[in-house]
Amino acid sequence: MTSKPRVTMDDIARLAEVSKPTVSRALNGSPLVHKDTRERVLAVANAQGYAVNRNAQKLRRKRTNTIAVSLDFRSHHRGHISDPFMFDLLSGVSEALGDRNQDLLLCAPNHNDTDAFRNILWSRGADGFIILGQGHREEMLEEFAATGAPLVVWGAAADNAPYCVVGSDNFLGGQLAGRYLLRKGRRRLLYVGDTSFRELRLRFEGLENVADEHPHEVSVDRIELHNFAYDAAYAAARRYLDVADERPDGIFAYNDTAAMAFISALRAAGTRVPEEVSVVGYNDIPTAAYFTPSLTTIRQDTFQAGRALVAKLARILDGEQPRSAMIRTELIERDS
Amino acid sequence: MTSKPRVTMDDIARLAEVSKPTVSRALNGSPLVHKDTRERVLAVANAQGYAVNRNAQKLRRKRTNTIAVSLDFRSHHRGHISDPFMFDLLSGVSEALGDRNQDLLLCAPNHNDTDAFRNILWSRGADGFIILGQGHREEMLEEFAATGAPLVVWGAAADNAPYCVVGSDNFLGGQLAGRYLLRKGRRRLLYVGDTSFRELRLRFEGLENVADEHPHEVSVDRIELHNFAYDAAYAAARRYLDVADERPDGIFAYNDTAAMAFISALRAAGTRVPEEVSVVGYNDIPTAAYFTPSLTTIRQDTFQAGRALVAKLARILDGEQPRSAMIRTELIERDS
DNA sequence: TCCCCCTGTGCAAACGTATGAACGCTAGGC
DNA sequence: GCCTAGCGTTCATACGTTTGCACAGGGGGA
Repeated sequence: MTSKPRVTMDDIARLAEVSKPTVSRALNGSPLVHKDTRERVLAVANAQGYAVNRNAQKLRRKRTNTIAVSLDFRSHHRGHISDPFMFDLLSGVSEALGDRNQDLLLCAPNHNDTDAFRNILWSRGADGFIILGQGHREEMLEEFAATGAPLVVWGAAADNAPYCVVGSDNFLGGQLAGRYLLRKGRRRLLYVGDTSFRELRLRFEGLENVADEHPHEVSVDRIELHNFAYDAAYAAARRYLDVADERPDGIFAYNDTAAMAFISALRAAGTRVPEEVSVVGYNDIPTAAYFTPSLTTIRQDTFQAGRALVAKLARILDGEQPRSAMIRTELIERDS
Repeated sequence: MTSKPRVTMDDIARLAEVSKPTVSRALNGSPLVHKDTRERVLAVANAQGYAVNRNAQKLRRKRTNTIAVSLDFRSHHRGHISDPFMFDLLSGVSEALGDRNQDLLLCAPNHNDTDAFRNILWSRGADGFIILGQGHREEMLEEFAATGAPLVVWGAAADNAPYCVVGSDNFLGGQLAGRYLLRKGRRRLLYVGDTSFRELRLRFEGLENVADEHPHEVSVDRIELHNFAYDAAYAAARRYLDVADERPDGIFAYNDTAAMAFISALRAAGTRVPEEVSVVGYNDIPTAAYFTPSLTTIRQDTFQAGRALVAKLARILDGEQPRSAMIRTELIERDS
């Protein structure tokens, strides 16, 4: 199907009896064109249903007004994201970009090498990158950032991270969880999560930090979990509970999904929650409040996160070097 | 920050000692260029890290190789999607587009009028549209389709829908749920959902259809629910249970989130599930299997759905008029 | 009167690619 | 030796904008 020729700037110019550049300036609100002229041009453009050709525009301007957002679907099984948090984040970013009239190019890179990313930039597919989730791509991201690519990452900032990071205060999150558990009288703590991600390791370290304040009373164990899916967390929980010689009485999970899975496993093993064990999750996903028991968790402000990511990237594109930032992080105390 | 000039086709041509058109054809795999020439060109291009300027390409071919995907974040509160299903769907579409080397432009239209959509097409931002969720935009979509816009919609097909629809067999889904409830000995059925969406109304009609086979034994009531959020469903459930003179013993909810909310409300009201009431959800979201009790639900194959949407749209762009299609729909029987 | 400045407009080139048409060359048939 | 055909390449142009520069006209100061 060959598409019909659309109305172009030439047509508008002819109908408004001005030249092409004047049309361009009028549409872009240049102060150079006379008020009357501008109005005439706009009237004609509206009447003709004119829409500027973005590709010609991007070609000429060398700017795309488009931000590429990378979401690693692959780290989740069979393309299913089991943790809704990432999508909340995407939603926030989408909204923030919309407010700035920026387009959102959604990328789910097949190969986790720099090439795919670099290509998008070099081929002028987008002006910059928002990377949702560092995953295990830290070294790749550093390499990418080293090429001078404008990018912002959702995750946890390394001390010397060569790129701008926005994330929740994971260490504080861990502390909040730890203090809550201690307040509930819990002494044998367990962290459930993947400490190979910096972002998640910090949550563990926050928990550990609180426990260290009571060196002889409080112990901290941990389970490594390398899969975000509910199933995996449930299976790991069953395995752990079967083997553990001394069961934990306070659990801090790196996300709500894992927390809920653990609670289910505990109950299946005959343990009462929250009577015998307290559990804290992370993210405050929508279902957390309605799980039985309702889930105590650490909330990150997704909306603010999206705005922050977009704002930082905008500043980078303006040539600044904004500092990494932390998002408000708070404990939501519920029944678990 | 003015961006540095990148290596262009001219450079490659000069270095490979051929003309620009030959470079173009070599890169695009045209059979016109000699094997040796092609190899030389490719070698040079690789060595220089050349990446074609997509905007020039799109301008010249009048094709963008980009599909716009519309996701209505607005119909959910504060930008939070509470039902993970839509995002699973997005993930499926993303993957399918990736396989075809198509770019994905994510749109969250502010105004639900045709203009925003039309503008994307006319300004050559994308070749076609995938609309995830009809919502209440049916008349708008019809209007949009009437302009000849290439679009595919996830939802439910109207008899005379002027556009191609891919969706689950909602009527069958309702029937499956109904038969399950009857098999469990339930007789006072309740549908929980928003029947103002065609897609969701069909689920109700499927349930009703099964009930009608036993006119004097089985009753069907329904609650209108106009909000996808868990909170809203929970509140509606409490309200209903307070007022109802005769409580239902079989519930079919239009999505898993609402089903879980209803179960929570039932329990809070002292009703045992599944002993006294059976509940069926829809979508089989990841947490459904691990809810307590694990949720009986209707599963739609998200992966297949994504592929189908993309494939249909591709055919439309080739000038064909593919028929609407139904996705495999099955009952997943669990404890609830 | 001349000169300069200011406002608003037009001219022409550039952005980087794709493609129809023309062309040069070699091989083969008569 | 001429014509035709086919292969591989180049020429020239088009895609639809934006923008540096030149320029027309009018007003004001010297």
